[in-house]
Order: sequence, then C-alpha cells, then structure tokens
Amino acid sequence: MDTKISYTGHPKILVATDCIVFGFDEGVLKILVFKRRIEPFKGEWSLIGNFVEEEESVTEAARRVLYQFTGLENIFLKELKVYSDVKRDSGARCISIAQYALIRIHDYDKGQVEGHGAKWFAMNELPGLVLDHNNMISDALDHLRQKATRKPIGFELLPEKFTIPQLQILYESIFQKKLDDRNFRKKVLSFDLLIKLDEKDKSTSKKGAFLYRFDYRKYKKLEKSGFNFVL
Amino acid sequence: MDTKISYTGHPKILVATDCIVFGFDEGVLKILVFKRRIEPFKGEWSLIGNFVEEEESVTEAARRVLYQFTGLENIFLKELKVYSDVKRDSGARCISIAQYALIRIHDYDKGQVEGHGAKWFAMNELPGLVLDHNNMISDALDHLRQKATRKPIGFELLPEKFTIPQLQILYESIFQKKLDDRNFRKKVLSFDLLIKLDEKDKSTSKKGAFLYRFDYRKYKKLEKSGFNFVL
DNA sequence: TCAAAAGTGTTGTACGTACACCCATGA
DNA sequence: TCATGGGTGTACGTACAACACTTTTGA
Repeated sequence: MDTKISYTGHPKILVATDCIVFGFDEGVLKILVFKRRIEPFKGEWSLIGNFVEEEESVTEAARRVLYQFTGLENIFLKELKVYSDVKRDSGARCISIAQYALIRIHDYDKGQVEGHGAKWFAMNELPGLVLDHNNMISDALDHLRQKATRKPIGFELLPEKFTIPQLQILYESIFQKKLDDRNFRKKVLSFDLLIKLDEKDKSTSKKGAFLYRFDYRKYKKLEKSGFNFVL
Repeated sequence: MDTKISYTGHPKILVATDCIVFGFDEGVLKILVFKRRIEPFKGEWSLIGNFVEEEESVTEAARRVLYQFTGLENIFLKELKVYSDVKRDSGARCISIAQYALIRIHDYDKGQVEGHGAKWFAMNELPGLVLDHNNMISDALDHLRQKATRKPIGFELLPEKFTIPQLQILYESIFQKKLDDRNFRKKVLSFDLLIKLDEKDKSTSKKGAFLYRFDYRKYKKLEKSGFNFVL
C-alpha cells in the first residue's frame, strides 16, 4: 500500500531515448530519420533512438546514438517529454524519453548518416513514422518554437558564419510565417550578440550580404534575462 | 553497434516518479514531503514518489501516489525532468521522472497526509532531502516561475473563491518579490478571466475584499495565446 | 476616531509594428 | 542598365512601470 517500501517487488522496464534531430538546409527545417531494423515495423521510418544501458544516463545514451549517426559531439540537446503509455510500443513495454537536438547540417558526417540508412526530410515532407514518433515531432516543434522566442536557439542550426537574411529565413521556417526584414534585423542586432565580419556571402545576391558570428561569450552573461526573437 | 537491433539484450531499469507537490498556505508557498520508509536513508525527508508499475504510465503512477497521500484526484500535474545519473540513487540503479503538482492546500485529506508521515514545509524552511530531491525542487521552482509568467497557473493553488490581494500574495511568494498592487490588479483584471462575486472576505481586513472565481471556460478559449502575469 | 487593508488613475517610456525607398553589383 | 537581393528610418499604438491618495469599517 505504501510507496517505496522497498526496491524489490517493482518491475524493471525497458527505457529508450528517441531523438528529434533538427537541421536547417536549403532554407527549410529538416529532421533526420532512419529505417528501423527490428520488428515490429522493420523497414519503416523511425526517429533515431537507443536503449538506455546500465552504465549511462539518458543523456549519454542520446549522445551515443547521435554520435553514431552523425559523427558529431557537443550537439545541442534538450529533453522534451517522457512517452510512457503502456501500449505505445507493440514490441514490448518500453518507455521512451524524447529529446530534440539541433545540428549544423553541413557539419555532420554524410557517409555515416547514409551508412545507417538515415535520411533528412523537410518538415512538410515527413513520411509517417513508427509508433508515436510523429507525435514526438509535433511536440518537439512546439517546444522549439517556444524556446526560439526566448533564447537565440537558432544559431545552433546555422554555420558559424551566417548572414542576417539566412537567420531570418531560418526563423521564418521555424515559425512558418513571414517576418518583416527591417524589424527582424533591428531586433536581432539590438541584442548586440552578433559580431559583424569583414566578409560577404555572395552566393545569394550580387550585392552580397555581410557575414556575422554569434558572440557566445556575451550571450552567456545575458542568458538569464531571456530574449524574444519573434516579431 | 547499431541501435535498436533488437529489444533483447538491453537492460531493464527501475523507473520511479517523484512529485514536487506545491501548496499555498498562510501566505507562503509550501512543499509536501514525507519520511522515507526504506533503506538507504530510511527516516529522512523525501519527496513523495512511486515506482512505475507494469500496467501504468508514468503519469498514472504519479496520480496514484498523489491520491494515496492527499485523497485528491484531478490534480494539476506537469512533467519536469528525468533524473537518470547512474549514481543518483545509492540503493539501486533507478531513473526518476520528476513531476510537479499544484494543489489547493485546504482541499486535501489531512488525516491521509499525516497517516503517511507527510508534512508541509514552507519553501524557505525546507529540510535537506534524500538523493537529488533538493535539486528537483529547485528545478521545479524555476519551472513554476516560468510557467506562472505565461499561464494563469496560480489559480490551481488558491481556493475556488479568492480575493485579488490573496492572488497577489501568491505571486509574490512564487517570485519572491513585491509587486505593485495597482499594476497587479489592473493586469489581472485586464485578462477578463475573473468573475467578481457579491461576497466579501473580511478575514484580513475590516473593509473586506471582494471574492472572485476563475473563469475556466473563457480561459480554455484563450489558452493558446499565452499570458504574462508578472509585472 | 483611527488603524489597516482595499481599491482607484495618470503619465512617461520602451518596445513592437507597420510601412517604402535607396544601394551595390554581376550579368 | 537593369534585375535582384541587401540594407536603412520613421511614425504610431500598445503595454509596462512608477507613483499617492481615498474608502471602508471594526475595534
């Protein structure tokens, strides 16, 4: 009747973690998925995931699978939500801790991704995924939007040097709405967290757009106060 | 090497849930804790918690223990964070999903609380708790503050009928700072979610303060847009 | 009658929003 | 020279912050 009377007499449960891996490429937000290798639903699209082993935390398990698939370490990773419905996985009783990751899509190891049968899909071209993975994605997107309005989270998705129009397109693609260029630029610069470089990116226009770097040092100091990047 | 090659060959793990139960009483925010009944740390203060059983989700496990301790159902409950460090519990490898709950402190079943050796502590008089439970509380408080600025979460903690000064004291106690009465009242009323009653509460002043009810119906309609209750 | 809490309004400032034109350049 | 995307400034409205006095009533 009482709780925690003893550690014995309680079931142990399979614990997994699934990662919603966001990347930004060709002006659209993408998600990394792969073809599941075990029954049930073998061969169907799935988020990349892992079981949590004895000697690792949930975060470590997630970083392990991220490294396997992309070759990247030090990825931005944020816990999303626990999915624990008894019937969520028809293969076995298994709870999953969903986390979302933001990666610089051009940094990853392409061979490694393809070697694992993984593929990037644009948000609006996502296939149906196994189990509750589509729910996880939609929850992650809500969360990402929330977070992106308060923290300059978008920089995790861009290359180290980027232009303001690029940043704007990223935010437009996260929020699925057009933002006003003048106001966007004004606001982004007002935080004084971008360092203007002497280089221009001429790949998208003849005039060229100045490249910027994000000032992580200054950011850390301001972190507590919060941001609002959406106009 | 690959992930999820099979459901077998992966460890099963003890899964628990711990609840940070907030209540508001005598003008201060309180937390419900109880004396742990199992080794290690038997007899020390602990958050109320539960192991997750085979046939229930994490949320169900939490509601089960909340019901045991307070006799209440339909409590506001929000997932906080997963604590999964390999060494977090010296009794056994066990991950815990922390959740916080908001209850109307006068609604609960006092006999039930005391029967379980549980006790309410004011936030600033909290004893040291077992394991990582003090961390859980501090994370929960951060979360509660975040949430309280965007959602009218405070109503979960007050009795059904309450006065505006009461509501203000609650927010002051959550944020640990004085708020301006005039601005607070103005803002709270501006959402148009409070229904003024014909009764007054004279327990705290000779003049008496009008009682209000929260308009849940109207709230549900506005929910998506978000709020900002802090001035 | 007075102490103690409830209740009320105004004004300055900061920030968000809406909006239109010039600039630089390569083709 | 012109088409294309990059870059700039202003005016308005809304929302927050700061601030002091009047009202009610039981003791």
